[in-house]
Amino acid sequence: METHAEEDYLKAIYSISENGPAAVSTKEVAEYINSKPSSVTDMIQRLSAKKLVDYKKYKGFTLTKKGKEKALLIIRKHRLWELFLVEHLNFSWSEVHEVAEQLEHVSSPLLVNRLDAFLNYPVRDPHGDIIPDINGNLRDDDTIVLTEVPNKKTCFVTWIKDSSSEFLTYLDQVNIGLDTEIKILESYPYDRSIKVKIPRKSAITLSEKVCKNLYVRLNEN
Amino acid sequence: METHAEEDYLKAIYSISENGPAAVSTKEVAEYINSKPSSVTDMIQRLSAKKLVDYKKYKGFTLTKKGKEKALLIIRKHRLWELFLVEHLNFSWSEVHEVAEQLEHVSSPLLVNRLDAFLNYPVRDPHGDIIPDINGNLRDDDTIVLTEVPNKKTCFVTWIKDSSSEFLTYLDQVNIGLDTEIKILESYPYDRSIKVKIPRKSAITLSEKVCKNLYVRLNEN
DNA sequence: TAAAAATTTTAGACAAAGCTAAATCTTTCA
DNA sequence: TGAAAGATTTAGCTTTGTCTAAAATTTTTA
Ligand SMILES: [Mn+2]
Ligand SMILES: [Mn+2]
Ligand SMILES: [Mn+2]
Ligand SMILES: [Mn+2]
Repeated sequence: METHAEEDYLKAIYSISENGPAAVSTKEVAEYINSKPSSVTDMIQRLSAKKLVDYKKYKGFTLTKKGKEKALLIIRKHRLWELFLVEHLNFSWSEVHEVAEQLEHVSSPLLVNRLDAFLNYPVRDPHGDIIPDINGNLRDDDTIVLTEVPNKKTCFVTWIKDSSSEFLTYLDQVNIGLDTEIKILESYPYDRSIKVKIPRKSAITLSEKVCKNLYVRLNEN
Repeated sequence: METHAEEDYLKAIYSISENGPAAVSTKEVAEYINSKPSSVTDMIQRLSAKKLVDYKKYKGFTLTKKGKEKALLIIRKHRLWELFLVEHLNFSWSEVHEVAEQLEHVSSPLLVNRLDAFLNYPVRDPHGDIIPDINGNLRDDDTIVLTEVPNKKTCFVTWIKDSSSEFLTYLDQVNIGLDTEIKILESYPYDRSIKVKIPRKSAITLSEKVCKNLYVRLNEN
């Protein structure tokens, strides 16, 4: 369990790290978080003791694997809440950040994952940022749910959301796996099922339930 | 702005006060909040300095008007979040409290009131507790929205939810105000409007929109 | 390459919130 | 009514997180 402040530091270090591969400096974090370098040093030493950052005096610091995971799960919460505020509570684009900055610290895995489900497992927040998944993985920029692929387009499976053995068995039966090429032949609005073609197989129909659990990358061109 | 801990103390004092009119004791709060009497004394002195409680050494304490208002607004948040979790995130009755205990500390009047609207201005939380309104007033136990009054029953207006001048003007035009007696004559499921009678006036029809903004107490007997 | 500038760390304070142990006040009851 | 018991407060300490000022280190630059 991390405190509110620790979580904000982890997030700050993560965000600053995205600018490049260099170690993060005390000064950068102080500016980012609106505090003083001496306060940052203090906190970094605590995070280092908890093995959340690698730190060498005067040499800057980086997140450990554990630290990065924690940062991504906080970012996940932040972005899910932002989307909730915009989609369901009529917040505007610009009003959400401040509130999400607080909501992200509410600690309850059940809550986060229920919220994710309620929002229908979104991939991007209202600012277009990718929402890390339940394991803290950043899904690819261009990964979308199969239901969003337009007719006649071809795409490749990048992520299988439902990892139950039932679903994986089903996918085996219809010859779909990671990286499988899928072409949308026709869609049936009535039950939101779609007819698709997989190379060297005959056409099959996928139910809405199946489509919602398949994430894909569109074939470029 | 109060801290997380201060808010929990205010809530605890409020809840304990509901048991009776006596001043609250250090020991009671310590037990309620799961801490020690010495910690409570410490906090009570801080709350006293902030004029949120009236305190005389060794004599117990009570919430000031300001303290009570703050307590009720936190309770409002707590109960609205509980209802949200149960109604929209499939939490059970028993899972909500712990999470609401955290969510209640998120500070954003906009958020609370949007959540209230999203939930359709509920009067009770999943545990049947009354949700204080936007001003921290506890609506009467027996106050219900006009749409819920059965046919042929008589009731009295106890709360006017929409306080816009447009609505108040409308109410003037149809001779409805606080405490007005309203008898339901007939309801039209088609558009959810109802025909009602106000003493010494001719019958009028109220639209669903109007009914949803009028809260009433049923005439007993 | 050595002094100046910039950055980082340490030292020392402070506020919030908790604790234990000791002191003080109130209540009970013999 | 005056101990004893019980409740409350104070004193002193701890942790988290912040700050300023001073010391230490690194980087820049002349
Ligand atoms: Mn935050
Ligand atoms: Mn965002
Ligand atoms: Mn709480
Ligand atoms: Mn409740």
